[in-house]
Amino acid sequence: MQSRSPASRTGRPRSATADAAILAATREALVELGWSKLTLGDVATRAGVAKTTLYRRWAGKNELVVDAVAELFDALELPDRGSLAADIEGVVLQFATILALPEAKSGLMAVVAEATRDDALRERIRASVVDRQKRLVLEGRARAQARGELPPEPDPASSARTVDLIFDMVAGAVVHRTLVSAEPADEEWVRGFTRVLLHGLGD
Amino acid sequence: MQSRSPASRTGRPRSATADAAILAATREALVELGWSKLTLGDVATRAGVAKTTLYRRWAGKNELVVDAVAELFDALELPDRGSLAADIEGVVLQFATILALPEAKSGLMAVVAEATRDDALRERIRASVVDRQKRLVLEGRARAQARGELPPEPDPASSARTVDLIFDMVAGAVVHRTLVSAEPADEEWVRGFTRVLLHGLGD
DNA sequence: GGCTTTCGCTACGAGTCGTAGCGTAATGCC
DNA sequence: GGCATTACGCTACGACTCGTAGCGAAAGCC
Repeated sequence: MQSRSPASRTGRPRSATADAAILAATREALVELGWSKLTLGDVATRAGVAKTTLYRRWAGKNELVVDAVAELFDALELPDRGSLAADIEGVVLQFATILALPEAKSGLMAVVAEATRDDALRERIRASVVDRQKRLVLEGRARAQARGELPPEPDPASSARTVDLIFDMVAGAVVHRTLVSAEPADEEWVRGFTRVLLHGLGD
Repeated sequence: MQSRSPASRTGRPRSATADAAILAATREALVELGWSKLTLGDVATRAGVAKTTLYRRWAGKNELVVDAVAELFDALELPDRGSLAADIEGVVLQFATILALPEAKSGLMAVVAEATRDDALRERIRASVVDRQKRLVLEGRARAQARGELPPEPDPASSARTVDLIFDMVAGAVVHRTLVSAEPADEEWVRGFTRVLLHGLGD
């Protein structure tokens, strides 16, 4: 969330209810209006708060939408399904389900686009959205190595590179499938994707 | 480009010079201002044309930026490097080079985000940007099958699915690497990506 | 020359932005 | 309980952008 300086202990505290109402209203507006037609004044009205309250907490539309969308990814987890392939399929399906939500589709790509010219915004996205997924890649690999499905990584540097590569491939493919190709990343697609990811095109 | 009705053969023709100037000015403004701060009035001034001329040819910012960015992908081709791996590396590097341009980064993701709520816009992107890349996937696979590096596809339906899958994986990974991870998709990264794509994680 | 369409220019109402100012409400500290 | 401090709701504001309308002039085809 927004960083409130912990030194301030005096004065009226910020309403946590208002926070939740604003983020919910933002997602609602994303569904109904989309990114470009979403206005902060409208969000304030939907949330039942004053527009000035919004500007006290968020620097602008970008930061607000990142926080609103980030909450959607809280549900991500990696259930142990017994094999690397099954684990991958499970988590990719979860990711695809979240990304299929209209509020995620409209908002996420727009803030990513804005982040190309705003380092602070990109860092905010990384911290609140991306890292939560990258953790799943690390967990899944550790499990697979414990099962003997993947060889252990000797070199820590090359290990980090591999995680980044896998992450770009998984997240990138699902995002591209959902947003650009505009086709559902359903079970059939996820099975095919996992097969190529694990065994390559040559089979 | 924009569809001018071919029946209209009379009257003053539209200036092709103005078209080129507008698209160039759009890319210039994308570099300097980014998507959100780009205004059509500013583009018109840069291009040396009246704002009304812009609105006569494009419905709005979305369509204009799609056309401006699409021209960047005209340079894509698939040189024959002798092996499937080398072909993939070559074309992925080309794609990454284009996507690293600031005007492509700022503009492309923004219009993709807008396209989640605008079918016509998504179709415009598909026609002018995506299909040009998908053609390369088809060519590359045909070459690899001729060389015996890939098995021939018996079922046309499953063949089309595979092309779509490969395309989502390639384009998605490069886009995610460049825009979200904000790391360069350089030769080293492309080599690692190609290896996983061809042989899988289990090696 | 006449017809048609585009061009540059100006002007306009509508809408959004982000901020300032004010009085009030809610908390911690003494 | 009183005080300082901060958040809140509300209103109003100038600045900006949007997309369109109307005009006279320009450039092509018959």
